[in-house]
Amino acid sequence: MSRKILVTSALPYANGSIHLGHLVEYIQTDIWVRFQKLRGHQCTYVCADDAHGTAIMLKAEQNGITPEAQIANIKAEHEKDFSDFQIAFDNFHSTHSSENQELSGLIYNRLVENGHIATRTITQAYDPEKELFLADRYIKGSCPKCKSPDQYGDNCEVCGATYSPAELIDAKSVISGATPIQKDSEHFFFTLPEFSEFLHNWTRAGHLQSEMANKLAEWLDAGLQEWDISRDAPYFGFEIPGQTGKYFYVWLDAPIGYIASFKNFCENPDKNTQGLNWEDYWLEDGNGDPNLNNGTELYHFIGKDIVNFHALFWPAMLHSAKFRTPTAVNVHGFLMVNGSKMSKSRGTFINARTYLNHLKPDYLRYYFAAKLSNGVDDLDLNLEDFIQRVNSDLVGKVINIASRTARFIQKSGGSLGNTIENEALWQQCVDAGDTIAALYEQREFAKAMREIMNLADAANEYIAAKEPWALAKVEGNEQLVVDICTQALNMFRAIATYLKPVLPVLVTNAEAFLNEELNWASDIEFKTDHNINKFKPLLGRVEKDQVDAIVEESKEALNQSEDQTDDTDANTAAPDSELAKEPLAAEIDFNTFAQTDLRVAKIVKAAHVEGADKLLQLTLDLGGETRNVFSGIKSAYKPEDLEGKLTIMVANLAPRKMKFGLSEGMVLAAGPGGKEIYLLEPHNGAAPGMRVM
RNA sequence: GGCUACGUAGCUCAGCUGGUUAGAGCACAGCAUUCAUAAUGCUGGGGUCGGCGGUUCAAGUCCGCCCGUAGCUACCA
Repeated sequence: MSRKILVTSALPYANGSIHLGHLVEYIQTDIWVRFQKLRGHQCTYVCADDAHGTAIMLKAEQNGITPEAQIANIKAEHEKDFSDFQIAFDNFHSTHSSENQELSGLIYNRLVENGHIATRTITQAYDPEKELFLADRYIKGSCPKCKSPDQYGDNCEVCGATYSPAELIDAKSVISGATPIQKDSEHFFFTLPEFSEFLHNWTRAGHLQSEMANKLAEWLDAGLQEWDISRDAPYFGFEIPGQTGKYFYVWLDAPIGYIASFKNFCENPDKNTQGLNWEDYWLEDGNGDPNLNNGTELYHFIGKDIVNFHALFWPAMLHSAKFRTPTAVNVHGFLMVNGSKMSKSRGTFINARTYLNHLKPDYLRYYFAAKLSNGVDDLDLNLEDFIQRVNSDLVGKVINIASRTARFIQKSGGSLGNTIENEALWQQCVDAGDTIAALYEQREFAKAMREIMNLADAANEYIAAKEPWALAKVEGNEQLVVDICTQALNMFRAIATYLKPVLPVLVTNAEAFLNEELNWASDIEFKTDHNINKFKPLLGRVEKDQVDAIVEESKEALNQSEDQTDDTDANTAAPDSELAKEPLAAEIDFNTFAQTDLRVAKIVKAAHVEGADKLLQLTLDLGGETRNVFSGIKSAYKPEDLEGKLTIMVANLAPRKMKFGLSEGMVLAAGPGGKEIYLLEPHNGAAPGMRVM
């Protein structure tokens, strides 16, 4: 029975390039969609660029173009990247579209009618120069508690204090450098708490992986807050119907972009839509089974960072507006490279285009497939493992089956034989199809790949045992050799069919060789008396040089680009060049600097502090005077490693009373914290008490 | 600090509701083979399943604590 399925991937933000982190999701989704189509289901895959928000407005301004031009450029780039990675969207649209504006208005109006929109005046930081309300992350200043400079508007990364942006000392707008003022504004809120019970049930009704349901239970147990869905002008987005100068927050219209993209597809006369009607998939049919609304299924694939938007706000909105809720929200983990977060400085923050400059998409598609489960664990792209795995599985095992038998068929005229040499072995291949299909359906791609590789192993074992090359040397064995190779090539056909969702390019080449289109709508049939074409290598091996080149190019790209943090981006590791994380402070003159008295100090004693998690107590010798300093470096240093060493301290810092005593100065160290704290140490010859200038 | 996960052979990972000597692939070693893109087949070495306690006839598998990693989130559970 043919199913009617609509599938989405998270919308990439129209502010930066697609990278390998994004691709985990698009490849995962694409494989699932291709699988459904191959099995004969009516499956539609839509996506769009997420085009709204302050970040895009600012980016456009920075590039000296309109936001519309900005998002058009990025959309073209995204579409090319996806297409080259064989991500086969049926439609790729934009949230900045007429359909989306119309649908956002429709849904919003229904929320209003149902009494689910509240208005409230809030006070917010405002950039008077730029005439712009400032989100917390666009404000920086010194922490009101510990005085650490360059802290964002919501909390201090140094001491962990939380505060409102108004409390920051010497706050500055990150955008203009102006001092923010406080300004009132009326905002619109979605009354999420009214959906607590609905969401409590919904998150436990099988629409989510259990880990995610647990995660969301935190929000639910904490008590949901009303969700601020409006932003003041200037903002790049949709103006709220009936209001002036009020815009929908980007996350309000972003998921509606799923509907908009699908509607745009259904109503496009140039596309083969097979009579699809967007309302069947989205409007509640009133039959009480939201999983099978009008006989249609709806799946969202997303990263774990945006699960609250998709599994709390989104179903609540849909529910209120009398739209259907998703059949399932499928959540995946983040991409790690070589065991760590993607890093620009290590060259492991790899853009899609950089990869494509050196390698074909099939390798990465296979590697991701070989590691993806239906869980939310992070996925590690180990570059060594990548090379070995792909070469061994695809070239060594799978393609090798065809490569080592095709020639014998060619020699005997190019046609497959007409008998099944080993019925039991063939049946094993056919039966495995059901198992593999079930695994694809459950998104257990890694397990599916293992099953498929088991078949490839069986085929190679079979060939090795039969030794057709030896038989071929003896008169009278011609038919047997053809039968053996026919068996092997049929196994290759089955394997290629099972791999078709993962490896579109490779399997297209294999189809050309096999002279047929591989189909998996039902059990695979044994092919006999069929002409095949001359075998040509279907896929080259991955060379280490190519992978090295990708890493090198990614390092170079670091120097040219400086991406801003995304607003709604699905699956990223943060950009992490040191300067990006910690931009340079405002310029100061010499006198200002000279007020800071830095001295060489000898650590005569270092000790743990009873009851403190992060602090070490240091006794510093300044060449005559000793100081007691508490320093938050316990996570990185052992006391015994410090004693006797020289370091640099701020000697004229006002003493500070701490929970454990008085701290008379501070030692200088670099790094983000945790294990990564690096204490400064002068070169040999420096003596305690010397001034540092 | 809290929460949610995770920590199994050199690497990447399986191990469902606890049950005989803990598995796979890659890597490594030896042998075989030469049809094949230095591919394939056979054999083998290698793990006190993060640590410490506990429950049980029996624990990688359940419970507690600790250590480490990731993400989320905060003086509020």
